[in-house]
Amino acid sequence: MSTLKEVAKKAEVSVTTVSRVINNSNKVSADTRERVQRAMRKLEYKPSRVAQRLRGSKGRSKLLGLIIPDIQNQFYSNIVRGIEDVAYKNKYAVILCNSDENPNKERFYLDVLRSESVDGVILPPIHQYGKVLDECLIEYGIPVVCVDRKLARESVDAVVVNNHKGGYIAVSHLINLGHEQIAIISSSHQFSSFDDRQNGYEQALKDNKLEVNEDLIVEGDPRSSEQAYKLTKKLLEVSPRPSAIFITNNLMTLGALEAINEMNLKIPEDISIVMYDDTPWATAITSPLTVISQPAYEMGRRAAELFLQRIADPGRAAVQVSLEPKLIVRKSTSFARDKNNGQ
Amino acid sequence: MSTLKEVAKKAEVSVTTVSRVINNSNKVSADTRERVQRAMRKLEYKPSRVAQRLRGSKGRSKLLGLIIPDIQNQFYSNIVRGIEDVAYKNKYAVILCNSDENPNKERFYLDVLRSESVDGVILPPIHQYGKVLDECLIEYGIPVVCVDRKLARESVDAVVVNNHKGGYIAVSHLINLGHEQIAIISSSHQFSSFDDRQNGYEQALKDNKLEVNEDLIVEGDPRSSEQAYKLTKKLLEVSPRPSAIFITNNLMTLGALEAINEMNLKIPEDISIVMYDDTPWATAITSPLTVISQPAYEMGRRAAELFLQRIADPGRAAVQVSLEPKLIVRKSTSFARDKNNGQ
DNA sequence: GAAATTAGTGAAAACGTTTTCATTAAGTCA
DNA sequence: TGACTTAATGAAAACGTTTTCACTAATTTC
Repeated sequence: MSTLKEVAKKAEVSVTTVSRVINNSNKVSADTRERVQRAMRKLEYKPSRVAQRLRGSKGRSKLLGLIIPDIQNQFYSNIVRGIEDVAYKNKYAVILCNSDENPNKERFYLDVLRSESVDGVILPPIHQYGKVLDECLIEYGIPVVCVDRKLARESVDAVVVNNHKGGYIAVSHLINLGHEQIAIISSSHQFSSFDDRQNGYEQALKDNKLEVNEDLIVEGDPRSSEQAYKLTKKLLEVSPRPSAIFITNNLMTLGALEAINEMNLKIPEDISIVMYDDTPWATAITSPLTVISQPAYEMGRRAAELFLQRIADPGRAAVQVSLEPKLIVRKSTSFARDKNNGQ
Repeated sequence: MSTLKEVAKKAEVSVTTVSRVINNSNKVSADTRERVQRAMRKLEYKPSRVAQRLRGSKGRSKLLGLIIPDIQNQFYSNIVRGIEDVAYKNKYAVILCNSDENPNKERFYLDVLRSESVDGVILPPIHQYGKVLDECLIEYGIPVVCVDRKLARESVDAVVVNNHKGGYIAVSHLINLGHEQIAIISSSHQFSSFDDRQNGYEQALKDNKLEVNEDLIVEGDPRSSEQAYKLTKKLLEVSPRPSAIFITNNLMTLGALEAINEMNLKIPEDISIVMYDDTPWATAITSPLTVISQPAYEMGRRAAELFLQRIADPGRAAVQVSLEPKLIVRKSTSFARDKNNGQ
């Protein structure tokens, strides 16, 4: 692996000059530049990004840290892809980490990323009130962009979808179809996104003078379809049985579908379903799912762009981007049965 | 961010000594070690992985490169997850790159990864005969582990599933059900995996004295469900219409399903389907899919372990691990109609 | 009891860059 | 013409580690 020194020797200039042509500083004459470039080509020289990162100043190491809950979740892999595409266009490499919603893992990776001198970190923060981001990154001047979830304070860049609205339109759709017993499979309030979706759910009920029934609100680990399976079984035993379920992410929906199938309930005849997230398989199942579609790829793209802007202008004010979710009506939701016919 | 120097000062020892306790060299007395560790804790010292990588010797930088065709493909995200879990346990960070099956992108990322001084690279090589891996990595002594696909030569570690067998059992299953007009949606021969699956397909036909009909063999971009959609339409217009299709990956299957739905054909009554890959949604669709299941996560795990072994013993002979695919019969395959009743 | 080994430590070089500072030559100003 | 800027270049320091080498004191070996 050839080095700057070797190139300098071959081109008969100093390493400083070679460095200058690499970073195309203007302070170098046309013909020395030419000579140096020829030498670089001859030696197949590629600068060491490691050395560049060690010596170079903040924000130029072309390395981006990315911590997500689980790459196996289609929703997150879409976000990742959006980020990665922008990164590639700007010659950034991406370090990917899976947090599994585990704060210890998140902490570990935050430390690693700092230690790797990344130019910045994009992540859906696990705790909206936590201070781990400050301790590990912000105090050291490392830019952070939140994606999908945001922090309680607004001093950190974030791009999210309007989760409150997402929950609201999902449930409004069900209410418009005549449903009154609407259950929700939600998740911990520590996640801003689930918190917001659930608030949207409750708001829609209230706005339509429907009672918020605690029995119909369950919370599970968003990464566990098994747990969603159990929670769904529990929900379906509530009397009177809910006529619709709003499930707040795709993974939990898989578990819910399993439970519903197992109990031989028909979608949408016996029970209507709205899933949060659109997925490739949502249209391929028995009753194609009515979903709240989130622009996941777009969200990733925007987050990466926010990051680049932050690098370009570290002083700019934090911005909160909110994208719009969209209701896509398919076949998993239908009019509520007349209550008298209900079992 | 505190440095070695600061720790050394605080602990009143040389930087050398501090370095030694970090890398727990045994050559340091119990009480100086204690003193140094206390200083590190006080200063919240975290070594710079960048500096470590620059100075340190090969294979200790705890950084692993990973190039995959597309993280949005469930199959690959499973592999990635397997790799990442092993990496995490061993305190490795992972740089993730999407090649999009584009050799230029692959090349770019290989250069980046070398430039980042990764300890090694795991990837499904795009070309089984290419020499880009040699030029970018192997010549520089950077370990490579192939996953999912392998190189033509066996001098590089690889972990794959037995794709020939996968194709063979898929088609044998169809033949056993009485199918004779069996189509395949395959992909370019440059990919060892698709090549092998197709060979398995042809072998199964031959072993059962069935003719290999070129009209029933189509090849598409494995990343494009749209293309698979078109190819499927074409296949379904062949006369006599094939009674079964073997689709060699999950993404292409989505396109195929769309085409089949659009033509109002019933699975499995009108056409039987076997998909390569098991996916979370395979069981959730109208007729749960009969699939060839690949141990993707396991494959990732094994690849990462192979990598670690290579780091531990750079001299060991290359190994080729072959995992077994499994036929999972569900509802998308059934007995072929009597030919006389066929259209 | 002298020689050889070992344990414990530190100074300085090295890794491959970028940055700072200095220097020279050439051009500009008035 | 002399003072001043500008363009082009290089020497050396710096980044934060690990590694090599050297040194001292203590221990072991014969």
